Amino acid sequence: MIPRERFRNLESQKKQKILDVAVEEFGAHGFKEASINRMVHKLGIAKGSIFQYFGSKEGLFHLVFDHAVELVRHSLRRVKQDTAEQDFFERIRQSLFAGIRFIDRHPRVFHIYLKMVFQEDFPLRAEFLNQVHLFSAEYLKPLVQAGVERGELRTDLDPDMAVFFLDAIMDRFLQAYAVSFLDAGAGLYQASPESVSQKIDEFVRLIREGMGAERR
Amino acid sequence: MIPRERFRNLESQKKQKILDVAVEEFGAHGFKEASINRMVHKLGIAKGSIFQYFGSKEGLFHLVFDHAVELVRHSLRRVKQDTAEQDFFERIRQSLFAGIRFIDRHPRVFHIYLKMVFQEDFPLRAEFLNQVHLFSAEYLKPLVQAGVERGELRTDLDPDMAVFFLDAIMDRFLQAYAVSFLDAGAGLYQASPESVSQKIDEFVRLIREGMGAERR
Amino acid sequence: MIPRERFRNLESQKKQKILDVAVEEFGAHGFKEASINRMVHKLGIAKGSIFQYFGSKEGLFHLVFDHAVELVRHSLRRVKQDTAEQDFFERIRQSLFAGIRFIDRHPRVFHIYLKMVFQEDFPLRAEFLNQVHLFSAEYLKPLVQAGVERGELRTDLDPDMAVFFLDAIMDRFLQAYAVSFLDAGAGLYQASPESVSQKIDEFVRLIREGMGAERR
Amino acid sequence: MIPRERFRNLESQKKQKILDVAVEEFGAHGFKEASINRMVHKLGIAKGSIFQYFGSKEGLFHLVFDHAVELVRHSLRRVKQDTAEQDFFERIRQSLFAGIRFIDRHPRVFHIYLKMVFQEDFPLRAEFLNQVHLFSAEYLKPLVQAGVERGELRTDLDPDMAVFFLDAIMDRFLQAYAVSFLDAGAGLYQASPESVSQKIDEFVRLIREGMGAERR
DNA sequence: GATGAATGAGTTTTCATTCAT
DNA sequence: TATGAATGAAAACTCATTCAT
Repeated sequence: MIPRERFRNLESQKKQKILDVAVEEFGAHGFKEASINRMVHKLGIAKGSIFQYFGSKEGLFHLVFDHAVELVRHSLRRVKQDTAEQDFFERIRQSLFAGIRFIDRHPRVFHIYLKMVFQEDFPLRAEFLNQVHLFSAEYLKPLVQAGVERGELRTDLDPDMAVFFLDAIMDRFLQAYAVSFLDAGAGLYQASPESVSQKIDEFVRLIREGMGAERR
Repeated sequence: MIPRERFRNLESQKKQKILDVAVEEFGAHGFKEASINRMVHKLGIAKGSIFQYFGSKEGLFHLVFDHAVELVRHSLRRVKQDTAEQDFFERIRQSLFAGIRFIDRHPRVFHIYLKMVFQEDFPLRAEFLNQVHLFSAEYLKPLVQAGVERGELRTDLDPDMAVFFLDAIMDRFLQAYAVSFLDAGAGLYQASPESVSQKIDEFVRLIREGMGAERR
Repeated sequence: MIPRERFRNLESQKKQKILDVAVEEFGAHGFKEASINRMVHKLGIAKGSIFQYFGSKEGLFHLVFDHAVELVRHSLRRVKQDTAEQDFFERIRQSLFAGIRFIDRHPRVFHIYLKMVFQEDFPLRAEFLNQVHLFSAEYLKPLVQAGVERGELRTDLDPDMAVFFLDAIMDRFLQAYAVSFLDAGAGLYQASPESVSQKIDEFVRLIREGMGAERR
Repeated sequence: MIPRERFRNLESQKKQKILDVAVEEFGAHGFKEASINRMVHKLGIAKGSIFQYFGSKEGLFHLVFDHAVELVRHSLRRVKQDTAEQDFFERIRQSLFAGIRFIDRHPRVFHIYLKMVFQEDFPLRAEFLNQVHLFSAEYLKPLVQAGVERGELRTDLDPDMAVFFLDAIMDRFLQAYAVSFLDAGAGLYQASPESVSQKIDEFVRLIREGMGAERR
């Protein structure tokens, strides 16, 4: 029983619907609390079918996981291409905007990301953390290196430290946005969508002042 | 009938063990997935006893929650007193150290904090988010204001923005530390305990350069 | 999701057995004390199945309730048709016989009726009492009115009082029969099945002497 | 451990309170649903004490049962004495009034009576039904016999049948009153307290016309 | 391929009863 | 004598998984 073999042969529309419902469910409830009962009820298909397609609940989560990774990879590739010619700070700015757009378009996917970071009992969590780790190495490090080479960043900057710092505050910025977005009205950290653009600019300014090469 | 009345009368050692096991369980699994079965098995007591002490699963969680709030409050009060005479950047540095110490001493408590931020179905979550929100207002804002008044911070700094920024990167720094600490060996973000002191110094330097008043 | 949808698709024999066991259990123990554990044990099926079929304990009781209401309705319709041409006292006599036959055929169903009248915590109890109330209005009142019109009953009789009186003693007669029948051997009120026919005749004679139009 | 030995030694006030709370609880919930937890909470005493006094839940119920039997016995003895000189129909009338007064004064006790008749799993139920049975023999039969001897009742009346009939409608009358009284507002059978006196008179009239010796 | 009936271990919670203090 | 901590069986209900049709 090769996993997902049966699923692959389904018609496209049905596959999409199953994926949507699964993302919604895992995003809303995490892995263990996600209910296959609810999903098949929403989908209007038999519970047995899910097990025909994916073998297990974990098999279904694999689908969601791969989909999410693909979305992130695509988004990063895109922003990397689009900003290839721009300076370091603009690239950071664009990366943050891309993150915001990603959350707006795929809030449930980002929600799964948050759940996976802080919950131990997710399947694939180890692999997932690895992938996230590579983000720093594969995405941010070249940015920093290019920034140093082009003279946009201070030369005495430890690149690894800078990567860690950038990763931390960028991730945290998106977390704050997502939480305030998902908990509509909670107003956590006042990160309301309206002021996002302004906040990003301020963020980038602080980064520039902290890391930038030119004197104030 | 009064919640925890029965619990209060237990002998100290037993109370401590119950608290420990509960912190461990809620920290590892969140609220809904935490299993009272597992807890009483670990404790070697009867299932009914938990309900004698706390009335419900939620009642047990209240104990954990109050304990955590008390720990945090105590830690903050302490660091505030100890650094009253020092300059802004040193106070930030000491705050980060206090956070690191807190995680080292109460890693499971910090874990519950992370879970509560990113999991919707916790009891007391609204109250909890409120408390966290007050951290910015009550703890960081006076720090920033004093920094501006003493001429340690740039005068053109928007205090609320600075508070948000500080809160974000400090919180994120601690998150990164906690995750790498709890997922021992995962080495996420290379935030290994050894290099923590060095990382904190670098962090503070960046903050100083971004926000500080004096010219480089 | 639709209640009882799953149940409806079962094979007839199984459905009947479940209904029988449920009537037995609710009749013997009332609603709250009825045990699904006992039922599934008697039935030799898994506990989960009951919840697949009915969603909840209350859902299972709905089945029993609807079944009982249907039986009563059927029985009343039948006796009304069969006695349309007869005089008032014969109609009362036939109604009592129909009641006795009902108890003989469905003693457990009648037992549930008794429980619902005297136990407050039944689901559907309000609706049920309404249905019972309608019995007086819809069944007995036309009988009395026809009796008065045909000159079989005293003209100075308050119809509502007469209905109340008839309802009370007929109901009580059946209660006494049912209790002595169910508590086989208890001999309560000496209402042994053998002498029932004689008792009914005596009952009707008393009613005739109390309410009848003709002089003794 | 002689049952109730310990209870007997308590101070009178405490004993009364325990009895009151127990009557209330068993009357409201029946035997199995009655909760010793709730009772001790209301009483403000330790749960263990109940078991010291009565040995078991059933032992506690014995107290309630004996109390109820005593109340009924007292009430009947009273009305028997008070009406010794009056005619049959007045004695029946007074008996019904006594029943109504009993329900008004001890609604919970009457409630336990109703529960015991229609619920199989009461302790002492067999003995209880026996006691109820004796009510017909010991209370009503002498009344009927005296009525026949005094020429107030028809001479062709079978005394046992008359006793059964009287017992049935008197009991049913009180049931209807109790149910409408307990289900305040349900209006079952329109037996509202206001019209009780009028209803009793009508009842007695019907009995007189059915059983009485004199011609209309 | 799809279905959905069946399963049984899991969940939280209640409660009468016991017994050491 | 009174206490109340401890117990464990029982309750209703959920759900991933299996499998015959």
